[in-house]
Amino acid sequence: MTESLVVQRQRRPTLEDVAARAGVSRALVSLAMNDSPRVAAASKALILQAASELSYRPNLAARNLASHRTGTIGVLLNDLHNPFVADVFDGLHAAAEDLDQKLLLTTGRNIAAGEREAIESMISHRVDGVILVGPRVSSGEIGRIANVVPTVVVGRTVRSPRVDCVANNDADGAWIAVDHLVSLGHESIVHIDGGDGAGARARRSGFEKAAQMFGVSAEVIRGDYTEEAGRSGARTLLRRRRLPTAVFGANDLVAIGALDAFLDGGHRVPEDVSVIGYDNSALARMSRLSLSSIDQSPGALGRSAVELLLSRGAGRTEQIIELITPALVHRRTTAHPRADPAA
Amino acid sequence: MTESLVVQRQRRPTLEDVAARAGVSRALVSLAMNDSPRVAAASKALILQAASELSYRPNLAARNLASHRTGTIGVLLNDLHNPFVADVFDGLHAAAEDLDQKLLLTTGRNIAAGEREAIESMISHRVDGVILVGPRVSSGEIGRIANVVPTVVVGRTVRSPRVDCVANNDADGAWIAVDHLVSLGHESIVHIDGGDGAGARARRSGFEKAAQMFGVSAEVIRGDYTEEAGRSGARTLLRRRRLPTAVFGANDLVAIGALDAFLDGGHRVPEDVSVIGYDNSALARMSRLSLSSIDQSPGALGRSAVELLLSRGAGRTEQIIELITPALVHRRTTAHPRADPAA
DNA sequence: GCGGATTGTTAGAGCGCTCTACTTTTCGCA
DNA sequence: TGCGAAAAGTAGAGCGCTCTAACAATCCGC
Repeated sequence: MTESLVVQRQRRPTLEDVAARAGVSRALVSLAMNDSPRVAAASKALILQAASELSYRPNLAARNLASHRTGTIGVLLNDLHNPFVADVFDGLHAAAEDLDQKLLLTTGRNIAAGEREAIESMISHRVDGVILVGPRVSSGEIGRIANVVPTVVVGRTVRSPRVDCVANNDADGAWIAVDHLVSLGHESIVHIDGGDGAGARARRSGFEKAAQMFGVSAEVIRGDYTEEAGRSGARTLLRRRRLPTAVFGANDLVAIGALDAFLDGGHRVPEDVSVIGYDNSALARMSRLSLSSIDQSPGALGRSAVELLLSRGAGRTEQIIELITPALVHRRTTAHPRADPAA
Repeated sequence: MTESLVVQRQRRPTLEDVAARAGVSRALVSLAMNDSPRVAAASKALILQAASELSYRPNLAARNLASHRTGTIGVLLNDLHNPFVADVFDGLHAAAEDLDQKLLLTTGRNIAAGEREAIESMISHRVDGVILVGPRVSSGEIGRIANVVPTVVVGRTVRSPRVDCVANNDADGAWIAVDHLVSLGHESIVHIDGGDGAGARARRSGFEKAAQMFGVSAEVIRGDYTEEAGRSGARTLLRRRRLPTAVFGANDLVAIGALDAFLDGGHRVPEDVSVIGYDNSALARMSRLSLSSIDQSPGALGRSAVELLLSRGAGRTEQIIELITPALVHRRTTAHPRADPAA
C-alpha cells in the first residue's frame, strides 16, 4: 500500500461558502454554476462574483456522485510514441471541444494488460463513455466493456451491437499498397505485419489477397506496430541470400525501422529495395525520410469517434461502423525495382 | 450547453450490494477493498469473491469525496507530437506504477490557454498533485497553481518555494552544442530558438553566452518547439545570400524541420550546413536522420518528478530543483564546414 | 383587483464511499 | 475456568454536490 499524498493546503471553498457569501441558498448556486435559465440575471451575477472572489472550483467528484455523469470522455491511446495517434487525438480534441466534453487520457503503453488496467481506471472515474484508439485487447473484452459504458473503437472493427467503430478500410489500404508496388514492377513483396495491433490482421489478409490476385510472390513476417519490429523484420531479410524488391510495413514506424535497418546494412532505398508504410504520419512526411505511405485521415477518424459516442448516448442502439477509404501517398521510398534484382 | 451522455446500462453494483451478498457490513467491505490488516483473511476472501461475482468496481468519485484523496497524479503533456514528451511519460509511468499511483493525462496542445484549461480540469478532478511537462504558462501562474495542489515542473525551472522542478541544465546543453560546433571549425552559427517553450530561454541565453566566449558569430532566429518553426526558420536563412555554416535547433523537431527545409532547398547536410538538435529523441536516433543532438535522460526526468511529488506530499516544504547534466550525442548531421563557405 | 400562469428560490434527501468511535468475538494465560 | 487484551466487525455521520417537489414572488388579462 502506498501512503498517499496529503493535500493539506488551505481548505477549498464549497458551494455552501459561495451561497453564504452571496446570501442565497446552496441550490441556487448550483443552478447558477450550471447556468440554468431559471436563475435571475441579477442573482447569477451576484453568485458568479462571490464564486470568483473565493476562487471557487466545483468539486467534480461530488458533482459526479450526485449527478451520475461527468461530461468526460475517457480516451485510451495505445502508444504515445506513434505520431499517428497524436494526429487522431487532435481530431478527438477538436470535436470534444466543439461538443463541450472533457477528455480523460490514458495509455496502455501498447500492451494489452496495460490497456485493461487503463480502461478499468477510466471506468472507475465514471467517464460517460470511452474511445479506444487502436486497442490491443480482444474483441470479446471490448464487447464486455461496452456493456458497462458506451464504447467507440478507432482503427479497428469489432462486431458487437453495442460497440461503434471508426476505421479506415485496412483491406483496401493493403490492396492499394500492393497495387502501387506491382504497378512499379515489383514481383516479390514482403509485408512486415502489425502482430495483433489494431487493424493489423485486416492489413495482413488484404495484403495476401492482393498479392495473390496480382500473382506476385508474397511473404509475411511477423511484427508489431513499432520501429523496433520493423528493424528486426528487415534484419531477418538481410540475413538471406537475396532481398525482396519491396517491403510493405504495417505502419510508418515499422516501415521506418525497416528502412533504417536496410540503410545500416548498406542497401539503398528505393534503388535496392522499395519501402512503403501506412498512416502517412508526420514521420512519413519529412523530406529526409519521404516515406511512401497510405493515408487514413486521422483527424476525421477522431472527430467521428466523438460524434458517434455522443449519438450513442442520445439513445441509438444499433451499431455503426464508419469506414474511411484510405489513399496512396507516393513519395521517394518506392520506385521501379532494378533490372537485376541480385544483390 | 451540451446534453450529456446518458449512461443507463444496468445499475452498477455498490459497496452495499457487495456487503449484502457477502453477509457483512458496508464498512467491512470498504476495509477489505483497501486491504486493511484489520480484516480476517477468511472474510476478506469472502468479500473479494462477492465483489468479483458482481464485478464490482469502486466508484472513485465517492471514494474521493469521502477520503479527500484520489491516489491520482495529474500529468500535463505539452505536446503529444513531440517524441521527447513520450519518453518523459515512460519514466513517469514506470515510477507511478512502482509507487502505486494512478496517472491522469491531459494536454494543452502546446498552447498556454489550452494548458490553463487542462490544469483547471485536473484540479477539479481533485488529483493529489500535478506534474507539468514542459509547460508554457507563466511562472507566476505555476506558483499560484502550487498554492492549490502540489506541483512539479519538468523541463524548466521555476523559482517558487512550493514548486519543485526537474530539468536538465539547458545552459550547459547549449554550451555543449556550441562547443561541439566550434571544435569542428564552425564560426557562424544560428540558433533557431524555442520561443517561450519550456527551457527555451535558458538554451537561448546559454547559446549566446557560449558563442561570445568562443568568439564566433552568432544569431538567434525566433522559433517555437515545432517542426514547422524549424522549417520556417531555415527558409528565412535560405533567402539570404549565404547560409551560416551551422544551425542549432532548440529541440529535435526544430532541427529536423530545418534539416528538411535545407534539403528541399537543394543543400546538403552536413556538407553545406551542419545541424544539431536537442533532446536526443527517437527521431534523432533514426539512421536516415541521424541527427546530432543533446541528450537529457528523459526517463530519469520522469522518474524523479514522481518521486519529488510524493516527497512533497510527505511534508517537505522547501523547494527542490533537480538538474541533470546533458550530454552530446554526435551523429551524422554535424561535421567540419567546407573550406569555402560560399554557396 | 383577483385567480392563475409564470418566474425565481429553497429545503432536504440522497449519490457511494470513508472514517471515527464503539461493540462483539476470540484468544492467551494464570 | 475466568479475565483482560487484542482482533474483528459495525453503526452512523458526513464528504460536496444535484435534483425533486414545494413554496414565494411577480405578472397578466379582464
